[in-house]
Amino acid sequence: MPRRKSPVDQEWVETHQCSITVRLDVLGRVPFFAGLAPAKLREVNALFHETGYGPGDVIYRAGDPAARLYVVASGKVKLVQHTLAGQDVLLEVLAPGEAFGNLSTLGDETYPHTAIAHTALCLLGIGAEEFRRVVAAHPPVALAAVDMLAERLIAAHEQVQRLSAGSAQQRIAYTLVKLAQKLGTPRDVGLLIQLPLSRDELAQMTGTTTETASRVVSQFRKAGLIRTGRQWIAVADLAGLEALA
Amino acid sequence: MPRRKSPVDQEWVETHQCSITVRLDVLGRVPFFAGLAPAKLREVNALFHETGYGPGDVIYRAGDPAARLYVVASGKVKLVQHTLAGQDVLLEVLAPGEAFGNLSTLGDETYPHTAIAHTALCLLGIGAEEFRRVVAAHPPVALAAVDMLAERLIAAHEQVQRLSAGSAQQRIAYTLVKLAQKLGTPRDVGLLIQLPLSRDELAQMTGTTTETASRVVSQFRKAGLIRTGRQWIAVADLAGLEALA
DNA sequence: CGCTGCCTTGATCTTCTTCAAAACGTGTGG
DNA sequence: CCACACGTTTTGAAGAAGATCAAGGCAGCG
Repeated sequence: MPRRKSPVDQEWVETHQCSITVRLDVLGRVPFFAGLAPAKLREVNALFHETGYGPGDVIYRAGDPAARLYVVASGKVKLVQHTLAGQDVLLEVLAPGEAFGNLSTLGDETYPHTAIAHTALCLLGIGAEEFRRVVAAHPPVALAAVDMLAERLIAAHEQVQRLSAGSAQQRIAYTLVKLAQKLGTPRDVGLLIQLPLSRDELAQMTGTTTETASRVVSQFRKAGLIRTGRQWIAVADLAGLEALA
Repeated sequence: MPRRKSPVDQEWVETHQCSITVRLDVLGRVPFFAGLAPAKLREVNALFHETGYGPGDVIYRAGDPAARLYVVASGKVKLVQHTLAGQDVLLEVLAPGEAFGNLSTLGDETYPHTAIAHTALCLLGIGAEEFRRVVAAHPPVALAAVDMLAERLIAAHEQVQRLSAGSAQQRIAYTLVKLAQKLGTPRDVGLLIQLPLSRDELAQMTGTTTETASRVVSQFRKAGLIRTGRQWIAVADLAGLEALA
């Protein structure tokens, strides 16, 4: 029996397969299809195919032809952009119900970033062409897609602002707050961020180096704002962190 | 008669009003409505109202209720985000045919950024509610909106990557290349960026200070990559700049 | 028990910001 | 047409924030 110390839950330890009931449940929760009648939903569901991935698996690479749209059924996905200098920038972490891949309805494009399974994972995929037909046939789906993209654009602009104008400390505090709000679950140690999160990845999210991330995290820990361990962080004082960000 | 030295064209010097012919012409060129039949286009056109602005005028402020969607008919708009520390971050510069404001189809939200007339300007506006109806009635419009947002999101992610991983020099070179490609017109001095562009604004676009922007611009000028003056920059060696970015 | 990554901490160095002041270009009013 | 006044641009020097280089410590896992 493997001894696990990390408080972060391990998702889908044994199986990466999604049962059919999970599929309908997930699709129903996706903002895209929330407004659809059950019959329509079952129809749309038939167009999706499911795929399992292990932690670290590459779903697609930047530059690959953008053939599909994906919806996260379970697990977490990270979208990464590689620089010529070899360092990685972590753009987004996606939780179940969120979509990524080719949302554009035009053809012949390539993915602008790389998608990697952050945890064990189950994805629902649909071809870009089929998705285009779904959107054309169901106007509410298009509206939902617009809303989702508009929200992501606002978040990206927020990130641009933080990177332009904030200190490393502020960016890390802000990122931890956002992660805790999105993925946090209450534990005795505080709001535990349900994600294997190394100092290196935190650095990639905030535009700094591993060393700086480590220093700032240590500082926050000493100030009692967070609890930390190997690959995990829990937020003990959310208001305190927000004040710094 | 005021003598003008800047090589940048002055748009709409006298009138900020758009004639009705210009309106149809502009709406027809907007990706949103490009696929619409002329009759439908005239119908949609009737829902828009036009407004003129002078340079520096505020179109809306961050936090205002997000009531409208705007399309640039003539002139340039800049989207700005203010920080608590008082500095501004310039998120995007929009040219004729581009849309901004509330693209979301949900109600009761607020603008996440401030929109300012960068030059004299003519805008076409439509209420969020009316726009929602247009989108619901014309699926191609929704598809176009998705495409536009997807493209802007990719650009924003690119910006995040540059801010996270690049030097000030690289970011400024990249920004100048992008501006030249988007707004450049061939002149004897090279590709002139059709935009009153101060060092300060360039700094706000690239996440640095006025002084650093000035130093880098001077360096590029001495290297023969660009020509500069007060409030304007022309790119003389696009390939050279791209190599730096 | 020891190996492999991850995390931490220190010292040094580079980049960029900050503060300050001078030079310049542009449009204005004489 | 010229000189003045304003905002922009430039340049210098000092300082801070963070990157880089280097080494040691610790936890998890076989």
